Amino acid sequence: MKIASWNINGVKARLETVLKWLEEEQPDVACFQEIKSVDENFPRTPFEELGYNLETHGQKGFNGVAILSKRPFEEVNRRLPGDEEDEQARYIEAVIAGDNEPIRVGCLYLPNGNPVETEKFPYKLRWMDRLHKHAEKQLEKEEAFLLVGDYNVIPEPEDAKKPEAWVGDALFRPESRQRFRALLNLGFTEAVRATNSTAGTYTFWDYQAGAWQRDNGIRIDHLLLSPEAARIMQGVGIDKHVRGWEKPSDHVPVWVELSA
DNA sequence: ATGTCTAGTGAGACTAGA
Repeated sequence: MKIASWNINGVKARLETVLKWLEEEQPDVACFQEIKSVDENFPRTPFEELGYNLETHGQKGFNGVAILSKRPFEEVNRRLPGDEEDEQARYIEAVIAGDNEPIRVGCLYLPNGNPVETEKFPYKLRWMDRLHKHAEKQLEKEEAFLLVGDYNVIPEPEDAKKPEAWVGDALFRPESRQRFRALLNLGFTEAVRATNSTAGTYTFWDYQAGAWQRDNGIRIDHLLLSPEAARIMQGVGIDKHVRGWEKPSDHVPVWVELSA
C-alpha cells in the first residue's frame, strides 16, 4: 500500500497538476494539505473518477486537509483533540482496510508559526503539544499508524540548503524542533530520515527568489510511522520532479510503501 | 536579490497567509 502526503497549496488552482500526479504515481492513499476550500466546493468528481474515496476537512480561504483512498474508509475523524475553540482545519484521520491489518493515517497541516513575536508562534507550540498527546494516545492502540503531512518544522540544519537563513524562524526555532524530536521519541520512525542520508533532500522550495532554480529548499514534510507501520515499510520516496512541472505547488509529494 | 502564489473581497494602486 502506497501512502503519500502533499501540501498542494489550493485544490482548485492545482487540480490538473494533482490529477496528473495521481495518474502517474497511483498512490493507494493520498493525504493533502492546504486544500484552501470548504468541503462543499471541493471538486470531488475528478478524484472519484480516478477511483478514490474522499474525505475532506476544509475551511474558507486557507488551511484545509483531505484524505483520498482507493480502499474504503473504516473510520474518519476530523479535528485534533485538545482545544474546542480551535477553528482551524488542520487535521483529519482515517482508518483504511489493509490486506492483513487496518492502517490508521493522520493527515496534518501544522501551523507555520510566523511571525514568532505574534500569537501565531505560541499557537504552533500549543498545537504541537496537542499533537503529541494525541499521538501518544493513538500509539497505545499498537496499530500501523502514520502521522504524515506538512509539519512546518526543519528538524536539523542539514534539512535546509541555507540553515543560517532560518535561525529565528518558527520553522527552525529550538522550541519547534524540540517538540518534533519529542514526538519522534514517542517511538515513531521518520521514514525519509530512516532510509536516506537526508542532507540536500528537500520537500519545499519557495516560489520567491528563484529558490527552486537554486535548489534553495527545506525538508518540512514528514512521514512518521508507528513501530507496527515501520515494521512493514517497503520503501520511501520524494517526488521532487513535480516541483518542475507547470503550475507547481511549492511543496512536493512524499510517500511510503507498506506491505499492507 | 524580498525576484511569488492563492483565495477572498468586491472591483484595488487591495489584504491575509504562507
